[in-house]
Amino acid sequence: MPGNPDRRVRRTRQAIQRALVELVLEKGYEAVTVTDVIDRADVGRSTFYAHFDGKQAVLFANLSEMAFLRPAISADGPPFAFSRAMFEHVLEQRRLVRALLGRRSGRAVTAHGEQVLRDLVRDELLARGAPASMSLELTVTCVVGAFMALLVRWVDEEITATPAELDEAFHAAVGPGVREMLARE
Amino acid sequence: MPGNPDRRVRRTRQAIQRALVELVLEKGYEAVTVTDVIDRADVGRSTFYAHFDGKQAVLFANLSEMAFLRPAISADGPPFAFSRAMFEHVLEQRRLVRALLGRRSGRAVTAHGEQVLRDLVRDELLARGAPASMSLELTVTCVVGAFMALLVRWVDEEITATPAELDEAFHAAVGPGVREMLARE
DNA sequence: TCTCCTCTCGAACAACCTGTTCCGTTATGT
DNA sequence: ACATAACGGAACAGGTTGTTCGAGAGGAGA
Repeated sequence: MPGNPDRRVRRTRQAIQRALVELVLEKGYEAVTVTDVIDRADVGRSTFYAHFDGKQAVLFANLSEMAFLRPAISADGPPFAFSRAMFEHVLEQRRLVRALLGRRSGRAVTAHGEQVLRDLVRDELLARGAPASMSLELTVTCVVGAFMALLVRWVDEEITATPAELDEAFHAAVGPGVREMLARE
Repeated sequence: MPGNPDRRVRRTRQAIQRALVELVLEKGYEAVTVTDVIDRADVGRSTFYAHFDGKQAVLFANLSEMAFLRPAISADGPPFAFSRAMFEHVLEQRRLVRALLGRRSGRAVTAHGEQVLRDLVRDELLARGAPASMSLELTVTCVVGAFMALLVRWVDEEITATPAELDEAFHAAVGPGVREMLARE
């Protein structure tokens, strides 16, 4: 009996989550309806709502299982080393990331992504000796804002660049400012 | 006969646009429906669709009449001088900006705002001697991303700060990087 | 003023979506 | 085998969008 819940529950939940990802890839998050999902998953409507509150709940259940957006932080080495790996990873998963973060996505999704990134960046700056303060939070917001803006425009193909170029631009833009801030301590 | 179109047309369009702003202030852009708007504007449904394609069209008609988000650029003086004035202005118009750009807003609205800002920032960097290139576009994206991230979190009250503090954080984060880029030429 | 033309109203409509309820049927775990 | 829990499926109320139609009101110009 692997996994506590009933096998039917596991199957149903998996079918629904799988269907959502497929549909998001095809139409973009915003355009997918609950009806689409239950048709694709071949699941009763009542069954769907017995497991999830709605589209967004399914998405979040999926996101928490996607580990590649939680890289480890490091206090030594160059700052924000996560970015290069993340751009590379996004290149592989381009279709999915585009569907989730791109123009046709919803606000909640990018907000979730920004939240995760902010925690990451804040932890790294703290580990490098920055004092916890409002000013730090503002800096974190700027760094994450710059990163996400690059990422979103990239997956939307508004800009064409390699992961290396993106990474370089990102570090060139916010790196000096962050280094100055850290040096002021 | 001021203004070419029929007086009825002027009245109708104005009533609709006014109603949208009111409702956006009350409920946030996303939550406002066309039905809400025509009820508030006291206008027939068919009349509404005779003038606008939908909610978003009304919004854009409004946005193009809001001039305060088009400050002049300057090639001398400190870079990105627009930011301070803009933070100040947003403070006055906080409710409206929040409704338009905040958590409960739609993607299209912020995308529109980012577009305007990108043109502004790009022009300023070009005026300061940066060569037009893909690398410039990446930098512009970072700068605007950082600015918008601050703005959005601020109007959403996720961060508390004065316009001066926001402005300082913004310049501290992206200023050094931009100066280095300009110096490299 | 008077006429013509445009705009507006209001209701009704089809089509779609969400979330809930009900109950008979089926699959599981023990 | 059997009690329990999950599933299916249809139907439902309530809400949304965008379109259509004809009748009536309003403006602009002569």
